[in-house]
Parts: sequence; structure tokens; C-alpha cells
Amino acid sequence: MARRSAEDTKAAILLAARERFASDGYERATIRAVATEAGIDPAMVMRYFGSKEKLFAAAAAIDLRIPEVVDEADPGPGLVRHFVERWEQDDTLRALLRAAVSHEAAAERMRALFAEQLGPVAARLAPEGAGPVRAGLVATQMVGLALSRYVLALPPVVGLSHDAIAAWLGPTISRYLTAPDPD
Amino acid sequence: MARRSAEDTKAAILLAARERFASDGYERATIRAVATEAGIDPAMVMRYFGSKEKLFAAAAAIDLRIPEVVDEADPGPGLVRHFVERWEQDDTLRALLRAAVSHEAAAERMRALFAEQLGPVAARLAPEGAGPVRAGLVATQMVGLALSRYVLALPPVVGLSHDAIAAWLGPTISRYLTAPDPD
DNA sequence: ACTGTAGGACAACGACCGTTGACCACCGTG
DNA sequence: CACGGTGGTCAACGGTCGTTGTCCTACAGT
Repeated sequence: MARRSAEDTKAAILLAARERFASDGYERATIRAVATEAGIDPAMVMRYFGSKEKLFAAAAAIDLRIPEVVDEADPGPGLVRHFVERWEQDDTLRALLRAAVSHEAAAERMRALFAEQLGPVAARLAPEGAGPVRAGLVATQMVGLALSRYVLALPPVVGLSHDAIAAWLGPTISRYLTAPDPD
Repeated sequence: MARRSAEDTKAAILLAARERFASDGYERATIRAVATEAGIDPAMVMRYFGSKEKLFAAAAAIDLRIPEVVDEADPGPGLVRHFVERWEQDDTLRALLRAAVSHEAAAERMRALFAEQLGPVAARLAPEGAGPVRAGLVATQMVGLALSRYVLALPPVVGLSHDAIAAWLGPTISRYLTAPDPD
């Protein structure tokens, strides 16, 4: 059997870690299970990542890659589509979401993620000074979709097509971002 | 010190259990912590509830108490207000939500909750046959609000008043329930 | 006063977890 | 061929958890 390089092993561990964190959450995802899935000894995980906490931090590093250019008048559908594709692309966001619910460090990372990556978009599209609130409203809808579809697996929500999701949630997101303040 | 009745003790355990499950999630909420908070020995919890699983089942029993009568043309704001008040009334819903993320039995209970209690309302207000999908859409927005506000504690969402929440999310809920199907 | 019973405490078991330290095997290089 | 470092294993420690069995104690009814 050919020896693996350290980088290959690290990558295998990260992949396995995202999978376990995504489907088991922070506490149920054990170092031992991650190691088994990566085909190595638990001690290697410690060698390469130092602790479970640091392994999670490495596994949950993510860039939302929100597109710079969107339809300024009706940004919702495009953003919704982008989010859905981002969620389904790999396990990272699911891992972060599941962990954020019971792990304070993960929750903090999630808050930072929305503040730093969704914030600027909202600041640009929203009325003067309303950026943070509008970003928060968008977050409620997008996080709720993710939770319902990928974690709770509510059957009607799982059954929605990407088109249906964009058609239903798009107007909501557009309104949260661009509508004037209500009375 | 006067002895407590079994019923009093059971109630104290349930109260403590909801608190621990709500703020720690299923796995981090230990029987030992619940017992300490209820002022008794962990063994008592087992005596009265049999197992951690059954304790959770007892602590997570809930009735959403969705009002029978709502404004049929614009049900959103009223429903949103009712949900927010229901969430803030006690720890039961927060406990269920947090546990549902990492505990399959709790997730199943959450699915049943929405199907049985939100489903009928959606079936009544939505176009023929569209009930389940509309209930699912409503769930994405309401669950997302709860997660963002009570679990992740996103600052802009935490800062919203009940009035602001109803004003922003009300139209969304109304549209999900009563709008005709999009193209 | 006696006693049965309901309400409760204590200590321990077995399992599992994160983490550690000592030890091994293969490899390219001198 | 020796050899050092890289990639890897193994066994164990200390801690915590759910759970169990045994024992204790206060009180109500006779």
C-alpha cells in the first residue's frame, strides 16, 4: 500500500469531519468516527488538528461566495438560487448549521458569517442605515429554508424544486432587502 | 423540610428538563444537570421517567394552540404574533427545536407537530390541494425566525420588536398561505 | 407506639469520549 | 548499508454520562 502524503490525509480527515459534523452535529460527531471514516487512527486527527475544537474550526471554514452583481431591483430569486446551490454543493454549511445549534463557538462563527458576507450585500441594496436589519430578515428566511429542508427534512419542503423555491422565496428576499420601512 | 409529593417532583423535573434541553440541546443536557436543577438525585429522574429519551418525550409534549379563527384574507400578521408569543412563553419549543437538530426522535416530533397542527390551517386557507406545500413554506419562515432569534441570536433579529416582526413577516406568511401558485 | 410505604439518597458499573505518549514501519538520502 | 524523519498504530488515562441496585428516612394510618 502506497503511503499517503500528509496533505492527502489532512484532506481526507477534513472531508470525513464535514460529513460527520453535518449529519451528527458537534457532540455526536466523534473523533473516532471521523478517523474511521478517513481510514486512519484517531491519534492522527489530534496530530494534524490539535483538538476536536480546532478540527471543527478547520472543517467549518467557508466562503458563501455571494455574487457581486445581482439584479438590484429584484435580487431575491438569484440570491435564493445561489444559496440553495451553495447548501447542496458540499457538507460544510450543513455541518456549520447543525453545530451552531448546540455549540457556542459555531454559533459565533455563523453570526460572523452572516454579518461579514451577507451584511455588505444588504447594506448596498437596502435603504440608508437599514442594512443590518434587512440582512437579519433575509437570514431568518434562508436559515429557515436550510433547516427545514436539510436538517428537519420536512417532507413538503424537501419536495420543492429549485425553481419552486426561487419562485416562492425570491419575492420574500427582494422585499426584505429593498422595500421601504413599514409603518 | 416538608416532603414533596411525587407530582410536585415530577413537575419540578419537567421544568428543569425543558430549561436544560432548551439551552443545551439533547446531548449536552445531562440527567445529572436536570436533577441538580430540580434539587434531587439523578436516580429520581430515572424512577419517574424511565430514561433520558422518555424524559425528553415528556418535556417536549406541546400544543401550538393555533387560533381557530384568523383573518382569512390576511392571516399572516396574526399568526406571526401568535407564534412569537408561543415561543417566548416557555422553554418547550426552544427545547424541541434545539433537540430536533441533532436528535432524530425530536426531528420526527417536530415534523409531526407541523403536519398535525399547522397542516389543517394551511389546508383551510390555501388553494385546493396546495395545503402541505404552503404549510411547509410557512414553516421555513417561522422556524427560521425562531432559530435566528432564540438559538443563533443574530443581533439584528434579536433586536426586532413584536410589531416589527409582525409587520415584516406577516405579508410573507399571508402570501405563502393564500397566493395562487406561481408559474 | 408500630409499621408499611412513598419519597429520596448514595455508590457503583459499564460504556464511550477526547486526549496523550510510547512505539513501529517505511522511505529517500549520505 | 546505516539512519533519521515522516506517516502511522496501539494501549491507556482521566473524565463524564446514563443507568441500576441497595439502602435510608420521614410520615400516615392503625
